[in-house]
Amino acid sequence: MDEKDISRAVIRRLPRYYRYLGELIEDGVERISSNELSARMHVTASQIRQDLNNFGGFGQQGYGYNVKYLHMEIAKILGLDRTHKMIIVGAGNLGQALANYVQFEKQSFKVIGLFDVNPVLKGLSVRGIEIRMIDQLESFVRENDVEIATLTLPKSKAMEMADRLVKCGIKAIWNFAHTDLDLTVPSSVIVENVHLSESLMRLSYNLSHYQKEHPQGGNTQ
Amino acid sequence: MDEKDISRAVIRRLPRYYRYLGELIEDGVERISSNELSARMHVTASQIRQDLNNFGGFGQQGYGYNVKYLHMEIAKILGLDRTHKMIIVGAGNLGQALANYVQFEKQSFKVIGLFDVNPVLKGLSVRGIEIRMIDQLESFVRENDVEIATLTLPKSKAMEMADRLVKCGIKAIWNFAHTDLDLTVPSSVIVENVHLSESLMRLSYNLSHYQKEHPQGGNTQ
DNA sequence: AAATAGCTGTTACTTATTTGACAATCCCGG
DNA sequence: CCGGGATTGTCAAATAAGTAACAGCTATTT
Repeated sequence: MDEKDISRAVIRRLPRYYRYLGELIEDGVERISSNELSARMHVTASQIRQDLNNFGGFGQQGYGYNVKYLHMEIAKILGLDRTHKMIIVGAGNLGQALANYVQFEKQSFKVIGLFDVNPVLKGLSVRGIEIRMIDQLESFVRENDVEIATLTLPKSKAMEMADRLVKCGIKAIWNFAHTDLDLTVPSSVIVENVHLSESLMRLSYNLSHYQKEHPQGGNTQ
Repeated sequence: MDEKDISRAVIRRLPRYYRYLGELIEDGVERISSNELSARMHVTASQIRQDLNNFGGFGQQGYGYNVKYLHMEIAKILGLDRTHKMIIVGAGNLGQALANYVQFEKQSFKVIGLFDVNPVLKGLSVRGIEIRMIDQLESFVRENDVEIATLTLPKSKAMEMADRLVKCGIKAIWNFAHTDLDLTVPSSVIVENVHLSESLMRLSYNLSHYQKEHPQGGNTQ
């Protein structure tokens, strides 16, 4: 089970499997075959089996997959079996929204700090998380072993902030700014860019081109 | 120039070309070759040329591409050359964040309404957009020819809301809820799902697996 | 306890995407 | 206004991703 060079496409799909399995657990379903799951998710059963087999044989012939077990195994693969300490830099609406959002990802991600440049926000709290001024960033990251930094600020500030974070040992950046930080940051630091405007433009494209003709597949991420 | 069956992969990349061209314009660059652009964007020149040629020959041998012209042409392809009327359903932090966010996408998208179930928000305004109660949804959509609805509410409500929107003629849904609306909505309605939690999980996966070994490509969307 | 139907893991095949190569074309300097 | 260097558009080759098929194992029924 060599987990190196798993294709990007497979990784893209894993979280989705994880979500559907979670829903099955909620519905009290104990076992499921690749065929049933394929019908629910609108993918081929073949793809499901092949995707999963990149990581090991989680199923059983003649039975299918045990939902809870598979859910747990995918959690491990995704690294959701431990808690990741996280800060959010940029405490505007989006930063605050994510602070709420991320919290309810069960135990896997924990927002332990919010940072902003705006002195008006100093001392305020969101969901019990105090908003700190940006000059405390470095010391906070070092003292609290912060793994992930979420950047919700304008492009110009984002690049500068990424530099500072890299220098004080951040492991990963979840970037919401309109720039590709993965091209400017050392490759040892994981970068996940979320370009919401690109998503909206894809929607716009589909609106102009696929209206009423092609069926279209949703989530083009 | 048959714009049918352009591959999904190409569409995914168009907004990124658009963004880089916008930056070039800001920097006062008038012309660019696929080679220079490929170096900036970290993709192959061949891919750039082939992607663009799906839609027509925008360049000139021996010269390259005129930045402003190409930018404009991609805008047309993406449907950014006209204004799309939009509402946001769910006026929480995320909804409000998007209200701000979308506005500065120049002229292409215009948020003309915000809706929520929470009576506390009634009458409040965000960026000059009044928050309306959800019972006015249908009449508002019909009377204002709303094209796009952004859903920033919990999964359970999102499906119900999608149904209502479809019934009153919405053309497209930008969905931030944890569910695949494209599987439940008629295929004539465009759905673009944004699953932020999946993005975060991919980050988590990379954190666990690619630390310090593989170079990794950022934006796996 | 044997037979049957169901289902996975895996291999082979098909389709899609990306990259490489180069002829045709066009700018630009002289 | 002509020649050299640059760069596109496009075709072909290589790589990657997705689908189908099936052998072999397991649960379940009789």
